[in-house]
Amino acid sequence: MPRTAHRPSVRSRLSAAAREVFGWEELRPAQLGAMEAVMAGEDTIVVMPTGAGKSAVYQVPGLLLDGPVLVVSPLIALQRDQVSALGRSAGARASAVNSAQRARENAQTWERVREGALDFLFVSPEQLAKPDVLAMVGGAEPALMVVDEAHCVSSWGHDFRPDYLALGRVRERIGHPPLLALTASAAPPVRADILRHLHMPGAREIVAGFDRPEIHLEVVRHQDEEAKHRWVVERAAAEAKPGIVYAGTRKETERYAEELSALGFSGAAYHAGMTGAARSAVHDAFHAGELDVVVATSAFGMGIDKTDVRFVLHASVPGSLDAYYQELGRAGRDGRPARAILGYRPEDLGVQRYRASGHPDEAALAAFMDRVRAHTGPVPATVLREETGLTHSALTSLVHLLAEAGGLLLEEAGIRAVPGARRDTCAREAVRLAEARTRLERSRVEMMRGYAESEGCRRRVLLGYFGEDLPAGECAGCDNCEAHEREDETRGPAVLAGTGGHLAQADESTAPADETAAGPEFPPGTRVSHRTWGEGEVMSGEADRLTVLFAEAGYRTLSLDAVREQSLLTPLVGA
DNA sequence: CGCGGTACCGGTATCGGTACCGCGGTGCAATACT
Repeated sequence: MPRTAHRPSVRSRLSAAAREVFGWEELRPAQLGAMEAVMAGEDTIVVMPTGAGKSAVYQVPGLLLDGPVLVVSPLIALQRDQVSALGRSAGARASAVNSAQRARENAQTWERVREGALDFLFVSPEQLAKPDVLAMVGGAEPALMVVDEAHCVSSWGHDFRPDYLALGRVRERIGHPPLLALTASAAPPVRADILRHLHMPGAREIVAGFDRPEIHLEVVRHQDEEAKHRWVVERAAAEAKPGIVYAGTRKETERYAEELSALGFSGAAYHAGMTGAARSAVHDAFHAGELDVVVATSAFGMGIDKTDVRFVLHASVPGSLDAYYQELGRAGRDGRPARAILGYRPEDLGVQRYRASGHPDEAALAAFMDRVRAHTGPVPATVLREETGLTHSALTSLVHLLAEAGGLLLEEAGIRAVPGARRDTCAREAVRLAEARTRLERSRVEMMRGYAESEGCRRRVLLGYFGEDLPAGECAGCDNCEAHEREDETRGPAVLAGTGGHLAQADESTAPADETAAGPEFPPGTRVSHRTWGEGEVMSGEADRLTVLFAEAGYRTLSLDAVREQSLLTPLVGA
């Protein structure tokens, strides 16, 4: 029984648990603030860069809360890491349930759940789609539900792992515990998407700074594919090791890995087409410091906990700055200098645009409704896949759109048409949803292009995308700022001679024009309204242009002259 | 959208150009086999 004579504050109880159980002497303000919100039962989304101690935000409260913490985790490997990390600290009892474990092991975990002998339970969203799992979790009356790597809701839920979109409903069915969403990279529209699908409107948002000053940013533009290919190999060979090369396709990862190996480096390819054993071998060797370079698709990433990665080199552009930031963030976690280098060909945006617009048309949606109706009961997705020949993600996307449009129901036994739903109305509504999504995704590709083609400070563009304003002259290192500095050195005033390290400060008056923020009337964060694009928020500005994120139209870049001359934007007050 | 691979063609070499087609990324869980 707790003694009530002296009741310490939540804050000091958190600090004590952090110290006594995990050995953490000090919690950062953002961590502590997030933990207090969690303890107060508030729905919270925490966006903190890699290495800032996100997991602690649920681990510490988990020890103090009255009931187990349910942690939804996207990868089994990640679950394993978290369980064993918690296992190393005495007072924390953690376990996972998944398909990689023996049935007996899972049964034992459920037994512990029933006995109330577990503080942390790790599962995938797919587990929570099963009624028996849901019942057992609900019976345990979790004190907190955590969605780790919450950007997966937005990036995977729509067309790859639809069970991510059901997590909001899951929460309601397990006794509506407070919800905590954690991620390292989520721009405002991604955060909005996460909050919408997790049914947590008005959640507390705790966003720590995105800047990773230890990572130098650089883009190298190429004309033709072959020249870019040679450059990638040479550059990867020349950089300090270890490093990661991200390629656009599986085939490319293997080519690059072979070529690097031929040059005498220890390199390995990594992609989802490899066997589990081969993937683990690469993963382990990289962590053990036995590999100079891993050449990977986007499959390589989450769960990589290697601190001394010195470079992340992209052989082709990712589809968004969210993805890019996520991937480059794997460099320099030890805080020592590292490099993020992007090999850019405008043509490479093609495949990303293709992926961004891979949404079905009205005829396809209507035909799909008919196909589902042709079955009397619920149809398993596998059957529909055979009948239509669609890929997994095309089918998932179709089903999800029609479900959201009110035409289909997702049941455990399969997919069923909503009785009485009008096929054409649903198809039209689904098209509207699909088009909105395509617009947003395409605008994200355009922002990626904006970063690659920017002549201003890259850090400013990157941080601006996430809604953070980097004051002029505070870039910790990017190719464009260095190029401007060099220009200034050659033509700059002689006064600068001898100022040594104070160059940046002395240089303020001659700073490149596009380093200064856009007109004072539209600082980042300003809510604005546009005649055709509706309401939006200013994300960042350069000297001559302004980037605005519109709720409906996605990211748009506007010429500041046009904005001023034609009064394109009206500031909204009180927002 | 852009690429790489393949088929085909012209007109006669085992090739060079062109046109067209298919493909491209993420993981869970459960099932069917050794």
